[in-house]
Amino acid sequence: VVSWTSMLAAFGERGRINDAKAMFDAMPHRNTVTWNALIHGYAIDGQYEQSVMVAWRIPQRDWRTWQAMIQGYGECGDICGAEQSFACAGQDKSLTNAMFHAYAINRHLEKAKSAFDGMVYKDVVAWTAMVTAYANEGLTREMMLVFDDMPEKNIISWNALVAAYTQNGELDMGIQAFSKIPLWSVPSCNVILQAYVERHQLMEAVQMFHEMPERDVVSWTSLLMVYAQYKLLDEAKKTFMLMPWRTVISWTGMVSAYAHHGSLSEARQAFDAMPQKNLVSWNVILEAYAMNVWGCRETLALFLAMNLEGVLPDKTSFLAILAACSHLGVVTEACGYLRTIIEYENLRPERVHYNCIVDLLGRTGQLATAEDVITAMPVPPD
RNA sequence: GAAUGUACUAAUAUUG
Repeated sequence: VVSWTSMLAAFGERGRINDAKAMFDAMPHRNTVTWNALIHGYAIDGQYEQSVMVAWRIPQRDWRTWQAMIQGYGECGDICGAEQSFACAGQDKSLTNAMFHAYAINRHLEKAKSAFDGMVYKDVVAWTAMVTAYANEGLTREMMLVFDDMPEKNIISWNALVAAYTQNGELDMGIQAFSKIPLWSVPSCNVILQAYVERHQLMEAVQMFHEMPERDVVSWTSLLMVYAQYKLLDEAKKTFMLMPWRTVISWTGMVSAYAHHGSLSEARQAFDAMPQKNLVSWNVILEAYAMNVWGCRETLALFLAMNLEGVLPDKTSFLAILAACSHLGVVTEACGYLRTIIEYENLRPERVHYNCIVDLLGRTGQLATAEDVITAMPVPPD
């Protein structure tokens, strides 16, 4: 069991969830560690719904199981589910960080704050998460106070501080904090590199990339993306080929670069060559085909393929689908897809989706129906 | 004595 589980975990960590699942199915015996490795694999791949669903089928759950479930619910935006899991686990102290993080990523800052304050012992993980939580809300002032109050700081806390500044438009403060770091890790440099990428500062980004002591797959992907921004497709391609190894994110970035600045066929070729695909990869290719009228039927076909692969669509997928229908001028199909959204537990049509429908109706000359939709839709129009 | 976990950095869409 141990060796099988090790293999399974190794696949899961590398995002090869299908291989991990195959291992799981082939195993003669499984224990809780095996199950935990599987649900963690789903989480790595971003399949949090699946992770949680499988978790409920585990015969014997331990605190790592509950932690994964709280995280899974948190990532799905299901705070009630997270709280429920937390309660089922008896509100174990080792789970307060997970619960706190679930609040934080769902922007329930008040609840996050009180969970944080309620912790009897706050470790460096909790402190760092609090820094990030404030930063994500743009509360730089509070973020600084928390950072100063931290009893002990490690490299990740420092990186969080630098990222907090750069992501709030304070590059100078970020660089200042960066220079105070005693010993840089690769992610420390990646934060600065990415800050340049987001600011469209090609020269600085490239320089940072070459000057940093070491580079990892994140650094390489950032470099790829800055070339893509500048429509330097050859440079992007070269970067992609020079990368020592690639993740599903690097691949998706390359597909996206082809889709935006190259050709649809190159994008498709790269997509088909991907060793693994996740939800974002599928969304990229759906959108790529939806950009032009002649690709829209392929968007719908790919959506079917995606379902057959067992990848659950999200609201972005459906936006691509409805945009495709809109370009094609097919009202009936669009309404069908709108109904499909409702069939998914975790999704409901949003204003952007209705906007597509209204756009479509308007374009096909059904103005009266369009007005009916606007008055009848469950979300207020803009 | 071996396998699973929480905080920082990289990929997708919505003023048509």
